[in-house]
Order: sequence, then structure tokens, then C-alpha cells
Amino acid sequence: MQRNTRQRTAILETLSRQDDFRSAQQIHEQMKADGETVGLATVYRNLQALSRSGRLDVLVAGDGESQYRQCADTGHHHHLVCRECGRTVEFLAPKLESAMTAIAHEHGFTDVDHTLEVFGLCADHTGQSVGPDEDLDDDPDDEDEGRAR
Amino acid sequence: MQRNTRQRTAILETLSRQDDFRSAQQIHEQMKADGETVGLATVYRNLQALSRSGRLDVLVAGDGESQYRQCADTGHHHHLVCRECGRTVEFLAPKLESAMTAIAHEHGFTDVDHTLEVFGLCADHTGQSVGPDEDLDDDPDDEDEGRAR
DNA sequence: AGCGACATGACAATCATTCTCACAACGGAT
DNA sequence: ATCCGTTGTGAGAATGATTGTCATGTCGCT
Repeated sequence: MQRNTRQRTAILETLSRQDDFRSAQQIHEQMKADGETVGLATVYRNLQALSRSGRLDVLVAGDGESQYRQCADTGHHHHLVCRECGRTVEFLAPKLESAMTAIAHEHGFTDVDHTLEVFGLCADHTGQSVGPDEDLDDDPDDEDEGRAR
Repeated sequence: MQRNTRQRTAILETLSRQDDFRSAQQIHEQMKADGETVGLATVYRNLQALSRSGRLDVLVAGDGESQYRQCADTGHHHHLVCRECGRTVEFLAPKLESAMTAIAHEHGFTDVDHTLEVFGLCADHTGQSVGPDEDLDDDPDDEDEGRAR
């Protein structure tokens, strides 16, 4: 059974004050800066346990570093993350879900699961981007359930 | 400036004989087993260079290990990977692409990019056999349970 | 053949994450 | 409130993939 320890409480508290995806190391540093005395291994252990129980979302960054975030939606959802500031927006896309599942079934795959994360530059960081600003917006088959934080 | 070296040739040759995603370490071992003498660092450097130039696809496994594969489609596409045997099917989903881009734009995000990979059990590992190759079965039931990780 | 830039290899260095294990603290029972 | 078995913690070592270093090799060109 899961016990309630000072450390676990502190970790959850720290996470609840975070809005972006943060690595275990960053969370640990943040806590240390806040005066909390928690071992790094403990942070790792708890983040893992929390994500396993679905209370936390994990994102594997390109360099292999895992990042954690406490999401508003505890169910299945995806993220739109700003490459610059890490600002995150959760969204649901039921049509995408079923479309992917359908494709998988067409190929004989079962017990389907998937990873889908979208990266981009949020409004605050759409400065002078590179190149002639690609705009690949075509078929706005709008029906998203975007839910801003 | 890209020179043709024995090592690079051997790496490409090894990759062309591979159909599944393999880690740099696995590829290195495979080559050693085949009698090739190539340094591990060289394998890493070349795999990176090749993926950067788009000749190779990279998949970041859940544990952070990068896996490489030479894909038939050199353009943008996604993968359907068997969790058991690694069997991989490439697929395109233009509708998903535009839908995701649309969602991102609705939230003010630009320069959008995304990662989308589907995992499941291929016909050979689901316990029951499915049609030969094509099987347009549409079972609306989906027991997918988000397995955060 | 000669040359200079790029590539390679062996190994050290990084870095995130996990393991180890002695010790501390939770919490249900007493 | 106290006991006590179980679970959690902390410090540091260990692991393992990936990257950096740098002396040496060799490719492509003249």
C-alpha cells in the first residue's frame, strides 16, 4: 500500500504548482530551491509510481529524458507543447484515436496503443521563425476538443 | 563532403537487411557478428548523420533508447510497430496530419511538428490469426487502455 | 604520389536513471 | 500512546546509452 510520506506530499505539491513538463532533475532542483530536502532517487521513484498509477503524464523528450506533468485531464489525452517555453495545452482528438485504431486493425494489429505529441511555437514565441513561415493548414476538419489550461 | 568509407557502406548494408527498428548497440553487435570491424562510436555517428539527412527513421523507445530503421518511404510517415516482434508497417495519414496542425493553429502554435507512433500486436502475436495480408475488418470495439509510460 | 579535410577507433567522460542497503518513518494493531 | 512489520528514504555506487577527445587513418582530388 501507498503510504503518505512528507516527501511524497512535497513532490505532489511541487508538481501542482508546475504547469509545464519538467524532468525529474528539474523537479528535484526546484524542490531543493524551495527548501525541501528530498533525495533524487526518491523523486525518481515517486514520479515513476505516480505516472504508473496514472496521476502524472510522461513525455519522453528527444534526448531520452523523461518529463513529467500533472495534467488536468486524468484520462487519455495528448499534448501540444511549445518548443521554446514548454507551455503545454492538453487536447482530445477522438477522431484521430479511432482513425489510428482503424489503420492498425486493417493491418491485423490488436491491443493497440499509441504516442502522439505535437510540438510547435506558442503565440508568445512565434517570433522571426526560420524560413518563409511554412503554413501547411489545409483541411480544417475542425472538431477538436482543445482545452486550454 | 560526405565521404564513402568502408564503415559507412557496411552500416548501410546492414541496415538494408534489417526490417525492424534496431538500436545502435544492436546494429553494432550485428555487424560484429557479421565479421565487420566498426567502432561503436562510428556506428552512432553514422546513424545520427543518416537520420539527420532523412535516410533513416528514428524511434525513441520508452526507455529512452533510440532505434533506427531504413524506411521505404523517405517522406513523412508514421509507424505501426509490433510490441512483440518489432515488425513494422509504415503508413500515411494525411487527415491526421492536417487535423493535428489545425488543432495546433487554433491554439496559436506555429512551426508545428509532431511525433506519432502506433504500437500493438501484429497478427502473428495476437493469439488469433487474421486474414493473409489485407483485412478490412472494422471492429469498433477498442479496449485500449492508456498505458502511460 | 601528395595533401588536407573529414572519418575512425579506443577509451574516457557525461548524464539520466536505477540499484543497494542501512536506517527512518507510516499506520494498523495493541 | 506504543509496538512492530512493512514500506519509503537517502547517499552513493552502479549501469548503460550516448557523446567527447584526439591521435591516426584514409577518401577524393590534383
